[in-house]
Amino acid sequence: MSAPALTKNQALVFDVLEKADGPLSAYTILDKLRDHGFRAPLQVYRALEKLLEYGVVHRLESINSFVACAHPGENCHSHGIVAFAICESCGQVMEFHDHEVDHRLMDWTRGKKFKAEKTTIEIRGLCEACAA
Amino acid sequence: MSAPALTKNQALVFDVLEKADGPLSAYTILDKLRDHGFRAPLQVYRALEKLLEYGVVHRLESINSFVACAHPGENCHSHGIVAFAICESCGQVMEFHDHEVDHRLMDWTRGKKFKAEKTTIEIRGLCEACAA
DNA sequence: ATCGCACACGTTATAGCATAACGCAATTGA
DNA sequence: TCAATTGCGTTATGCTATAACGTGTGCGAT
Repeated sequence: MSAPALTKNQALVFDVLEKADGPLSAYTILDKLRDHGFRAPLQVYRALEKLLEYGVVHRLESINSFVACAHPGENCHSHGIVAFAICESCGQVMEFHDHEVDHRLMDWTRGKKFKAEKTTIEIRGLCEACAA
Repeated sequence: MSAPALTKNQALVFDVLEKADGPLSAYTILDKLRDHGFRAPLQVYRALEKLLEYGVVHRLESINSFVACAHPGENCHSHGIVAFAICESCGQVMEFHDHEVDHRLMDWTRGKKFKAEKTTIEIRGLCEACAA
């Protein structure tokens, strides 16, 4: 599932996300790409779908937004569960991984015979700078 | 922040959620309450806002739905972070708490001086029955 | 008492997020 | 060559959530 060469649209969307300093909504991405010929939401969503699949972009469920993976080049899917801390003031997102958390959640799912497909961990709050 | 007496609308919304055997979207709740005089989404969202505040209802960010707390009577806010396992086939939701996970996440936020306000943990997949 | 305030409520309108369904073009591999 | 796959563009639609305005009710302070 490592990323193949990106198509034009996928590259444009990824580029916008990578250059942004925070998560963007699909419609914000659309607006930023109108000059490049984007006209409809589906063009964005279709590109995002692939980028998510390739593991180079993450979706932040709690704010309906998307962010480029913090580990360019690596395959993020191999790092275990991805967790995010999202500053509700400045919008900055920190991405991290904690294997102990992974283990605890996996222990729970094993105990319940629950087949986990996709796990979301998102901490919303204030980053150090904004909490001051 | 324990729950005061619920207003009429809040009680109606809570009742629908409690009797449901899975999470419901705000609009599904609205449809179930049309016979009781509900006409507009805001009536549902305003009630939900209070019920979330009182800790008797949870919001599932990854599926834009709401579910009654699994601990009737208790104040769920005092149990630490709430985690959910959501079956994508039958819709059933299991709610659980893991203090070790809480600790690990709190350690991380402390290290980053991040002031956590609200943490989401949602595992989507297949429950034992549906995975068979 | 009545004024001001807080709160719940009702309504209309609108904003924001996401996908269905159709058709076309390019690529690939049997 | 033909069928299957994939990406793309467009239109339309559906789902989720909130803004803005006004009404009524209860309640404490003056």
